Amino acid sequence: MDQTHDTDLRIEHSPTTLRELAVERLRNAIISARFNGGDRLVERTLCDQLGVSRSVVREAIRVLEAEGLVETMPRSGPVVAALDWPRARQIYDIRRLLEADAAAACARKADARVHARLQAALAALEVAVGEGVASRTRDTTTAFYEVIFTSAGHDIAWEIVKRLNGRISRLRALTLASTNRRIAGPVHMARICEAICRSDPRAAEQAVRDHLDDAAEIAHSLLIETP
Amino acid sequence: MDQTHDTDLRIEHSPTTLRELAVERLRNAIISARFNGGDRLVERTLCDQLGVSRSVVREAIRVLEAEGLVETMPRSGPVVAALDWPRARQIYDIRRLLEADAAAACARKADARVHARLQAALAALEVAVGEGVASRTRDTTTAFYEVIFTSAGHDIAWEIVKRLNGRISRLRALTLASTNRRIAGPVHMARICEAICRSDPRAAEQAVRDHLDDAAEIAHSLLIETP
DNA sequence: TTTGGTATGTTGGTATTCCATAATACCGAA
DNA sequence: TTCGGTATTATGGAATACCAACATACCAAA
Repeated sequence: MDQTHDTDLRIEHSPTTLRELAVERLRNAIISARFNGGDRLVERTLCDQLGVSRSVVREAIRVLEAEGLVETMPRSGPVVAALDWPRARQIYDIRRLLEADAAAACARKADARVHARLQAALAALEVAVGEGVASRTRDTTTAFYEVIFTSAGHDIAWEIVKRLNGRISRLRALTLASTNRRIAGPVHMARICEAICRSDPRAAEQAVRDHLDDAAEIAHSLLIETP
Repeated sequence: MDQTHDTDLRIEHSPTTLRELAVERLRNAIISARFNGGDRLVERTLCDQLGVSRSVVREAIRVLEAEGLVETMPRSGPVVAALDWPRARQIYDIRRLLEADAAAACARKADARVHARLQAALAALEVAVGEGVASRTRDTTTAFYEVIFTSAGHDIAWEIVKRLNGRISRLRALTLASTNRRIAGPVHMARICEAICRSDPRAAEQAVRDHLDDAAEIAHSLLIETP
């Protein structure tokens, strides 16, 4: 409410180019496991399903390709990227580095306003977990982390983490659904939130690491039997 | 030469689609500062310059957009992304995390073969620096890091770092050209290489951090006067 | 100088067409 | 029956032409 004076009355330019919509739809379809790893993405079929032209579909596929959700083999067209444990493991390792760093930075520089936002995000998350709707849980979890990253000034790291999350989101859907996770998840988040509000970077870092170790272990047990 | 048996006899599918060529050309044009930050990228003009159709150009732009090299405002078209110090700083911070981790992992698990490859890469880098050709220096530096990341099994982190490097490559061109850098760079690399060959993860980590602190400082001095 | 309107350029998006190739089906001869 | 070759189809890669919406610059009038 301070330096946003000019943007306040700015007309909300519908950020919805058709292509972005298509990207979003496709991304959700992959994340929600409606498409499975290895599935082919036939352009002309997607045109019908999405009701858009082929150029839009193709550009959307390029975007998803760059996000790592889709892989295109030279002559055989795009397929949904498969996820094995070695890759998932790497993703969790990278998240651990970036998120721990962001949480520490956040704990160091957050003020009361940030604390409030964080607690609000945590409350929303707990409600969503209570409801038991996977997509809501995912979104509120994302929102919680978004507060941490952006308030720490780690915009670019947040972009990266968002992208990585897309790639392991099918796992997340499963891990978030697992019963012990539904309890452990919010507890970990609460620890993170509390450490940040206490301005204790080391504790925040450690809480993030514990949380991710936990998530990675569940993912591991899920992936090790179904390669 | 161990688990690559099946890929060895695989036919090398020429990966040269027109679009990939276009992406490469445009990326190089941006990296080599032939296009400057804020420059508009008019589709039809690029069609003429590249000698390809609009669909190719547009898909190429989507890829570069996802790489963070260009930004597209809804109705006003793509522009070359500008780089300011806050962003560059974030990029260096992330690289510090990922590269230090990779170097440590590499030092932990590298065998004699990796050591040899690393030393070869270092030698090539020293030659390139001696020649003083910016692009050669860039490529050999990249090759050096590639050995570290891939031998550590950090493929995904390497993808991320490559992308980040694209975004700060214009700076790199300048930092690599600066005279004290031409001496300090290889010295740092040699320290990294030596620590890895000594299987000393902590030292490798520290050498990487020193190297990046140095690079970041040069970038800082370059960016602080020309926002 | 400000206001209002106009002209032009550019993007977002669509439709249509052609070509090259991979995969598949098919078919005849040994 | 099996092998080797051929026809067909499905699909991606690419080019082109077209339109509507919007942005920008410019120009004219008050």
